[in-house]
Amino acid sequence: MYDFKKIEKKWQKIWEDKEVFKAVNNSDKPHYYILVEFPYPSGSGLHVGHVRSYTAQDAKARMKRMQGYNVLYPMGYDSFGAPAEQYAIKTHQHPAKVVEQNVETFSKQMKSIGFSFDWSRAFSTSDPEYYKWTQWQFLQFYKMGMAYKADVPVNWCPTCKTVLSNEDAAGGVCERCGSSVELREKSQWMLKMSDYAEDLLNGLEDTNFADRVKLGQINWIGKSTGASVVFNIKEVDDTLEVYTTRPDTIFGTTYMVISPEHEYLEKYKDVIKNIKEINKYQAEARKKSELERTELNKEKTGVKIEGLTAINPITEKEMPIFVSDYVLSTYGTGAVMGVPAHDTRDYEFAKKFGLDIIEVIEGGDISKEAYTGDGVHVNSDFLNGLNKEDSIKEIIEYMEKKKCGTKKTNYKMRDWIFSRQRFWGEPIPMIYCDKCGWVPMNEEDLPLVLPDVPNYEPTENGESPLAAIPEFVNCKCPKCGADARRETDTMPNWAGSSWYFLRFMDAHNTQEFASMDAMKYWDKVDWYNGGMEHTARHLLYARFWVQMLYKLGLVPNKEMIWTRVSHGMILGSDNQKMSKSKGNVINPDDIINEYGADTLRLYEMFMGDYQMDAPWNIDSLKGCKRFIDRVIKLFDKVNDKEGFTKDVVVLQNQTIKKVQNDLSDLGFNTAVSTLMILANKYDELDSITKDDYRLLLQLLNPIAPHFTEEMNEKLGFEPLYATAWPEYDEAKTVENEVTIAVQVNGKLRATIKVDKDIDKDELLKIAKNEENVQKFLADTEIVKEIVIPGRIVNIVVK
RNA sequence: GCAGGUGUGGCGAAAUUGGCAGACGCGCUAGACUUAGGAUCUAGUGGAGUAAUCCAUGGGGGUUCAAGUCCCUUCACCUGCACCA
Repeated sequence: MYDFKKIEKKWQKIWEDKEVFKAVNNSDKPHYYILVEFPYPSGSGLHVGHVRSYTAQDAKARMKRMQGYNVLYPMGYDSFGAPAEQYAIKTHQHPAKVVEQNVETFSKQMKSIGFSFDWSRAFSTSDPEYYKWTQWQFLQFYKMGMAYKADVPVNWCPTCKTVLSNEDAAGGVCERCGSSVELREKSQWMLKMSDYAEDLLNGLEDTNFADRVKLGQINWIGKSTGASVVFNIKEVDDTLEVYTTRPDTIFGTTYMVISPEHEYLEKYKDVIKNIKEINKYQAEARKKSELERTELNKEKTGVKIEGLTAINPITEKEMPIFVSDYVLSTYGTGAVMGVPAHDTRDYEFAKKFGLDIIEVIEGGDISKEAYTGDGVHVNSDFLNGLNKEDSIKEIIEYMEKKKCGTKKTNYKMRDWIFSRQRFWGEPIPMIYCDKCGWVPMNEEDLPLVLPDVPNYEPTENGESPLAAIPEFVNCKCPKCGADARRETDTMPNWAGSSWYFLRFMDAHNTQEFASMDAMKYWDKVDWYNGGMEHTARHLLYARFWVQMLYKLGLVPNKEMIWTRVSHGMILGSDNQKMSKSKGNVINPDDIINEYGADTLRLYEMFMGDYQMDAPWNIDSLKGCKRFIDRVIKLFDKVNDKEGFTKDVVVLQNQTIKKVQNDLSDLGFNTAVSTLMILANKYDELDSITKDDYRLLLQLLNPIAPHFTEEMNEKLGFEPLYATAWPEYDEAKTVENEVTIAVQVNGKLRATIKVDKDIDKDELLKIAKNEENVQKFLADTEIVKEIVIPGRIVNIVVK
């Protein structure tokens, strides 16, 4: 009788004691770096979703090791962030304490599943030894001019009392608490990510990311090309600059719009006759949250600016200027030219305000809607007769000659707002001195650690909790020695996770964040697995971070991640996302207790396509347990013959090939079913040899490592972890006798067994002789005969 | 609205990339063994039909000797982004 709890503990101890999974820097073996996204150590413990991706990559890591690779498969914790802070506030503990407890739980859970992580490299992003380097890197970015402070309208969550990045406030809703987000002006640390838009785009060529991942990055960066066009203003000696992707439609411009935040409203408040009305509109727009602005996008609002008139630089025509919140202050120049005939939003606005609509491209019906397609230009002077592409080229050339416009590229991606008014994050190592302004901390004073204080609740005015701690705030200016104040904002959660994969390459380095030698040895993350939800922003932040380090000469490659893959979610048995409120959460501990870690691992690999969502099914899990029990029972069939059983050699070679390919390429479910087929075959035999049995154990070991080691030991072999992965012989993956389908007019009429090397004519002859085929050939005329050796015979008749 | 994805038995899913649709597993049905079974074993299991055979991969059309797979069109659902000029 086998006791899985005892056996699993036994092997986990052996692996740990013998440091079987330790990665060695500078080994002679070929290196392979497999990375899984490290978890946020929440209070609810490990999720079955973690188990899915960690098991999958674990299987790959285990196979790669047996294939002779020096595999780096590390684990750590992304431990800064609001949930730990909030939980700590609620339970009156220090967040560090909370993190420590949760990390312990997570580690224990992961060890009980038998993941082959190199635990010696583990760390948490909230360890001072780690965040020292996050801070150090920030200082380098500051010194190279990539970090700056700016007053920006930021997304403000009234509930969390904190500023959110555009990403965290997607859709105008706070990602954490779901509150509606407001806009507020705040002085924030920013990273000049927009400087790297083009590099981040081009860098994708140096990666092997899946297409859907690349596309996510491309969309996020949001490159567009067009023109910047300058309009004169009639009443004042000034110009209004707009950005447009359709300069070819300039003859159809009938009005201009600027955003409520546009500087001209302040600058020309004395010229604007209806400034009161406009100020009122501005105030309303500010009050509207992002959410309302988007939700109410059907109805356009705005005010005509009395006293300012724009002049079309091409036609010299005068036209009104409006202020409207459908124009964003943060994109382009915060001003647009209104071409209602050929832009949907302009069309709506023009209809509402009764503005002229001039068609300049043929092809649509502008009495009904704006026509945004391509076509022949009309009413456009020298552009008449040209299509979109040609007229864009033509008009830009013309504008450049007339000096009223120029070719321009824009990106949706904005600079990264890097400040959080939170306690539980890396303190930003900057000091404000009344004389010297912002001064970076001396590097030798790092880490700047979080103070050990009992209170760190957010302040009412939105300042960081650190601002209320004088011991932290007050300091001396590193430059002049005068009394100075520390920055009290902390870094966002994304900071620590933007470079953790570099630290894993050299986790104990006290002199550098990671040595160049170590990073050169590992070269890149070969294989990075994570959630679909992180393929856009986390990946982009990490790539940006690395590219800055590269510019500083601190990493060997501009892209440090080669392949990125993502996994599907595990849903509850009700096909809904698992959540406490729905009561459909599965705790991996319960499964391990009742069925064992091997069963849990096997089931999660077998449950479906790894890249797709899959619902939890307890019966299916039991089926996997049954399979393991059956493999254990096969032990009783082992005879004392040498070598492999002749009847199963082909199947064995096929199985090795299939499992090997599947584990390399996310085909975990089919790897398992292939192994089930082999086990079923063994079951049919009266007896099997030790080698037969051992092969099955070896192939199954990466997915279910505990019991396979145990059974292998019972056979008297050396441990599987110390054994080379079996090799298959391509020539032996095909049976001598193959089954061929015979069709008449594409319909199956017979199957025949023939020698695999049979020649075409012979094959056709045998096919035609089949009784049932004869029946369908009778009284017909053969039109065509298709013979594909090894596959199919199809006879077409009339 | 835009982008991406998915749609195959009662369920999770396979399908060598254009070549026998439903591998493997769950569930179900019948039987065996058992004091008992929610344990185990054996057989069956897409639908219709006694059968030969016919029908079947969201719907419709097409290409091809051959389509789940390629093309066109349409519907449904999921995930991002969302007034980005």
